[in-house]
Amino acid sequence: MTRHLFISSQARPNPRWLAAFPDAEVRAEVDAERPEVLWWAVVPLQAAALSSAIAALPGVPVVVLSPTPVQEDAMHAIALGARGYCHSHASPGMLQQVAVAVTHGGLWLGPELMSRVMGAASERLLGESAAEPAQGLELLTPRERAVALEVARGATNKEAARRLDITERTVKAHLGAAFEKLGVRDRLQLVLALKYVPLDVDDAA
Amino acid sequence: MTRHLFISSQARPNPRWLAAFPDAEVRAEVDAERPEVLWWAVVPLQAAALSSAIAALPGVPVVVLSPTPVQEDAMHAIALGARGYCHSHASPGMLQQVAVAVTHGGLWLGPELMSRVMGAASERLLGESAAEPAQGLELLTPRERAVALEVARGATNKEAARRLDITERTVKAHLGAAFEKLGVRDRLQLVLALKYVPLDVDDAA
DNA sequence: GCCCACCCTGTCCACCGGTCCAATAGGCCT
DNA sequence: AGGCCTATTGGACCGGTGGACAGGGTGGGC
Repeated sequence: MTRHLFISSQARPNPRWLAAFPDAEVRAEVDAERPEVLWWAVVPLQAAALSSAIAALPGVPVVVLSPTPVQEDAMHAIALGARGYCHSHASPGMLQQVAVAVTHGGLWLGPELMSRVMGAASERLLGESAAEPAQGLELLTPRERAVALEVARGATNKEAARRLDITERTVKAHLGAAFEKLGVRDRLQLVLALKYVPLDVDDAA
Repeated sequence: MTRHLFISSQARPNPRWLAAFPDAEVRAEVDAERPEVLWWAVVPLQAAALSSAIAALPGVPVVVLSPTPVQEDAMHAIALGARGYCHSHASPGMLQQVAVAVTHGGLWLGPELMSRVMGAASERLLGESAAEPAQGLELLTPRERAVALEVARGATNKEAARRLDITERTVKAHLGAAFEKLGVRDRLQLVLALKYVPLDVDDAA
C-alpha cells in the first residue's frame, strides 16, 4: 500500500532508501502506478520534469532529495509544488519521518529553510496584505482564493482544477466570482490586481 | 519523554487530546518543564502570549489549535513562529501525525494553507534571491517589448493593437515571438516572467 | 545582390476563457 | 422554516487566444 517511488538519475540506488522503505522502487521515470510518496532524486533538479511529475500525480506528495542541498534549489522545488526537500543521504529513520510528515499534509524542509519559508510567507501574506486596503485576497472566499492563487502562478483552468481536485467548470465559477469581487474582467487583470499593479487600459471603442 | 503540553483557555480540556497523547498535560500557562510539543489552544489567539511562549521554548515546535480555523489566524500564527495550525477537534490520529510532522522539522498547515504558504514563500524567496540573468525584456525586439508591456498592463490584443496603432494580427505575431523567446505559453505567464515571478505550472495532459 | 532580422498583415482553426442558463447540497443566521 | 452564502457541477455560447500555414515590406551586413 505504501509504495515509495524513487526517481533517480543514478543507476545505483541509495541503499538507505531501501533501508527506510524495504518495498521502495527506484526508476528513471514516473510510471503509471500511483505511489504514496514520490522521491525525486534527479540531479540536477530538472525543474520541467519535476513539475510534470508533480502534475501527473495530484495528491501525491513529492519530496526532493539532493546530495548537495542548496537553499535556492529547495525554494525552486517548493515553488514547483514539492512538499519536502532533504539530503539524499539522510538516514533511513529521517526519510521515514519525512514521509510521515508529507503524507499528512506536512511540508518538510529542515530547520534553516523552514524559518526562511515561514518568514517569507508571513512577510508576503501578512506583511503586505495587512498593510493595506483591499489588495483583494481577503475579499475572496477560501476556494476563490485558492483558485486565484493557482491562476496567479500561471496555471490554466484545467491545471488549477487538477491541482485543487475539482472540475474545470468549478474553477471557472470561482474565478468568475473573483473577477466580480475584484472588479476585473479576466485572469490577467486579476493577477495584476493581486500584485498591486495598477490597471489602466482603455476600452473606448 | 514525549511531553505534550496543551495551553488552553478552556477549563475543560478536549478529550481527544488525551486520546492522542495519554500523558498530555493541560495548563493555562507554560511552565518550566520543556515539552516535546507545545499545543496552543488559546482562544482567541493572544498573539503576544503566543510569541512569548515560542520565544521561551526555543527548539520546541508549537502547534496552534483553533476550534474555528481561519486562514488569517493561521498566517499570523506562522508569522509568530508556530509550526502548525489545525482544528482543535482534529482526531487523535491526526494530532499524532501533526506531532510527528512538527517534531521532525515539518510545518503542518492543511492543504489549502499549505499551498498559499508555498506560493508566497517561493514568490518572495525566488523572486528576490534568484538574481535573475535575463529577466526577459532585453531578449525582445522593441516592438515585441512594446506589445509585451501593453499586455503586462492587462490589455487584450485588440487594445494593444489600438494603442500601438497596428493590427491585432500583428500584436499576435509579436506576442507569439515573445512567448517563444521567453519560453512561456501564454500572456499570463509572460507577465509573470517579466515580473520575476517563478512559474510553476504543470504540462502533462 | 543575397541573406537575414525585424516589422507588418492575412486566413484558418483548435482550444481556452468568460458568461449565461440552471441545479444540488451543506452551513449559518433569523 | 426560509433566506443567504458557499461550493460544486452541467450545458451551451461565443469572443479571445495562440499556432500553423501564408505572405510583403524595410534596412543592414557580407
